[in-house]
Amino acid sequence: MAKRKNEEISYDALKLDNQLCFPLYACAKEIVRSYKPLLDPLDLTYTQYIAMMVMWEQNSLTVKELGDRLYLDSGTLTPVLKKLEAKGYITRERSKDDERNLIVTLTDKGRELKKEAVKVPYELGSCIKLDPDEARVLYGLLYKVLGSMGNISPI
Amino acid sequence: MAKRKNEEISYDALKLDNQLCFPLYACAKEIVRSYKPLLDPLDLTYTQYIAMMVMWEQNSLTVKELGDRLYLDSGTLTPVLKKLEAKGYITRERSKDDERNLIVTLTDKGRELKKEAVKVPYELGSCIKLDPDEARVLYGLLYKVLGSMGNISPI
DNA sequence: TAAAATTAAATTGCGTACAATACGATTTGG
DNA sequence: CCAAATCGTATTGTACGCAATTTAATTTTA
Repeated sequence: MAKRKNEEISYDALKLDNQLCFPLYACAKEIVRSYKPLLDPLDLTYTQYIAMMVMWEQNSLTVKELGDRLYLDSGTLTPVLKKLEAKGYITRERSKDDERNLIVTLTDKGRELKKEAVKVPYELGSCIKLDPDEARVLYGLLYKVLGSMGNISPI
Repeated sequence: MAKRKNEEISYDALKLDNQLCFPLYACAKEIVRSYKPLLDPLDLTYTQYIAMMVMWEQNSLTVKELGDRLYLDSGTLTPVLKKLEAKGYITRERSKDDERNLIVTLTDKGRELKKEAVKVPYELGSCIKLDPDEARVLYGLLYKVLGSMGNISPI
């Protein structure tokens, strides 16, 4: 409660330890980093992995839909998807209905990969030292932040 | 409680919505993105900004120490610090004690920048729709995850 | 104390991220 | 029905982030 110099007080918000954003940023990097040894055997990067996760759920969708799901734009996804296509996990073809849409579809080889990948979440789970309750709270707060940001398009 | 096909059960962990890592990854990106309009007037990127935050606190330290603080290695920091040096906010010089160490030091111009930057945390605060309690809980959980990962050197 | 091991930065190369731009396809307003 | 606006994707340019390698300096060890 002791009042400190005005100078000090106004600058406290600029301390790294008082920022919520920094641990978020650092945490995300550490997580992606800890995925690497688990994904290397599958020859997937983290971005390719989350793209494949959506493909395993959806089987087929447009680049736009995939981008909305992953919070990524075409500038990021185009090279990622071209690599996944080169590996034979997906196909890329224009929609016949609307040629602006590029439809990404899972191949049989891509579906096969799912059997290898199913180990990954369990292996990573042991890297994060949170009990189930804490994980649930963290999950909820992250989605609350995500929901309140970005998509600011009411109408 | 109803038991589903074995196939379905074993693959649930591969769904994006069941992952803790994904909202963390997406959230960090969205936060960095929302910093951009606030940092553009200062001509700083997010990485340059968090580096300057450490400089404002420490005034002078080695690249190694800065990297430990920010969870970044020299491959990332070297070009960032060269840009900050080019802008005149810091100096870079080898330590006389141990020439392997590069010492980064805040300049007067760098110290001046702090006065402009102090607005940033407050402006961003209004972008994140969490009440103080939620923010505290999130902060605590993120640091718990950060602490449990990486630095695995108990010896 | 000289060789070996370790350390700190810098460099290189690859893979994202994202803003800005370009462009063809489609929709819409007059 | 056609020009203008919009839309979806690709491309370009800038900036990370990190593994791997290199270089120079210091410490350890035989």
